[in-house]
Amino acid sequence: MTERVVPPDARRRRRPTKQGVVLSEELIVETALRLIEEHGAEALSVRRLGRALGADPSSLYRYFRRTDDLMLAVADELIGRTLRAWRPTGDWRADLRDLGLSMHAGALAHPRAATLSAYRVTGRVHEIQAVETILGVLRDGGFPDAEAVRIYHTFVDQTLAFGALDSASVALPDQAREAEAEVWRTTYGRLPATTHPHVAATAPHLLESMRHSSYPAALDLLLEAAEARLAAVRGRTGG
Amino acid sequence: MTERVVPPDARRRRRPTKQGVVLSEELIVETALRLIEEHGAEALSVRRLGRALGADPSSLYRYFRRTDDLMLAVADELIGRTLRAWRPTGDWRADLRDLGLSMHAGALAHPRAATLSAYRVTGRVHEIQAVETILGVLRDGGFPDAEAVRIYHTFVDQTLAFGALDSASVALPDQAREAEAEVWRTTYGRLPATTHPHVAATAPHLLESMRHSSYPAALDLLLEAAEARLAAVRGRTGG
DNA sequence: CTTAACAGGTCAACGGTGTTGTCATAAGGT
DNA sequence: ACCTTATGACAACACCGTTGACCTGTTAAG
Repeated sequence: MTERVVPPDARRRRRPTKQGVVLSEELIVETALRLIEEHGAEALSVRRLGRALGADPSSLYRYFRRTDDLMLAVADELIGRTLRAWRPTGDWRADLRDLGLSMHAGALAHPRAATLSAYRVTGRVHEIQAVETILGVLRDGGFPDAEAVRIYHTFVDQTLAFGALDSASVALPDQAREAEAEVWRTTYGRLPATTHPHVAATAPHLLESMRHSSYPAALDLLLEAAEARLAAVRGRTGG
Repeated sequence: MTERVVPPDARRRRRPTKQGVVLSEELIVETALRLIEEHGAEALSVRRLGRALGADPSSLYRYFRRTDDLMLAVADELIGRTLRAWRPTGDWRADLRDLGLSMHAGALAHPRAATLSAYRVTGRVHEIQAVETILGVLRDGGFPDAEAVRIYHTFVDQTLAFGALDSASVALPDQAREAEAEVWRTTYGRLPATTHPHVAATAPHLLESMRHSSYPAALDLLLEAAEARLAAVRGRTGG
């Protein structure tokens, strides 16, 4: 039986498509990202990707067994790009804040990939590099191993979770997204104080707050609490 | 022009389908939830839902203009179910912790449905009730309006985001979930200290931590930081 | 009661989607 | 120069959401 997908190293024959394009895992991932960036997340389908590449859709299955695997590869490439653009300063709190915001922004830019990759472990090179980097920031910042791992875990999961959540909103059809804004304005903005006193009292704040992602706030709360714990640990060990 | 969707109150003629079922908004939502719980979120499509109901798929468009509207109705029903099981005590921190953990547990109990509802604003009764309730807990706890809204927003989003994230893991096919565990054990558990010193140094903690959800930790960090801010506010106003 | 209006169920079709079995051919090792 | 076979192409399958046209039972008015 011929294996459908051959690992990249084992690929020898580089047969061009009818339109003269030489396919590769890299080219496919790059083109997928370009498609997403140019025409939105919903523009990415196997068939469109094939068309954009100048290849039959079914050819892609020689490189990725399922669409899922393609998305994981896209996700890992995203992690890589985010990491490459990041410039650590040596201040753990500032560095983590910067990295978190970058990852979140990256997720929003590629909603479908973010949604898929949030709950998957790719085990690919860039992901591994990210784990090593973040753990390094925390341990170099003075966190003991157990605490460093705990903060790492919540930091990463929170970033991925918010990334996926906010991505999902972004990926909504325009019509639905406008409907949501309308709901906040008309429904929540007009609840009477008699039946819903708390919403009525805070309505202006509420409408303003709901226009943005709460990820930055969540990130700051996390970093604040982490710093408090670091101070506690240092106090105990007499640092 | 005949309106495609008639509001529930205006419905008079209850004509049964060919297979003898009398449709209604309620029946459709209930059946959708049943389908999701039994066969997963991806099993919910207009056509399958029609089949499960014993009706032509196009009939559903007499009740919901788009699939989206149906999803919102499903989401609100879920919020209602979760909220009904919660018992507040009057201590804001304990109550929020309890509510957060309940919502998270509820999400895990209905993984496929949770994934659907996490990122939508329904503007329906149960959701409104939830907003009012949580804001009440915070304001009664002493938070000024702006701060209450900020904490509310991060609390809700964090809970929904982690609920969706952890649900997605739970909903993975067994094969895929085992593969992920394998990646942690073999790939991350065996990285050499020469190339990945931080991962190698913390590997035991890492493998242990990754077995559980980080939501409780994230929630505690959030509540801790919130309490610190409340104390700061009270100090300023001389409470 | 009869009857006419029309809400609401049905049918068929459109243009999309992911995926797979089969075939053909050019690349590359021998 | 030949043979193997990797890899691209094709066609088909089973889905999907949505819509316009049609049909029919229910119901309210006369």
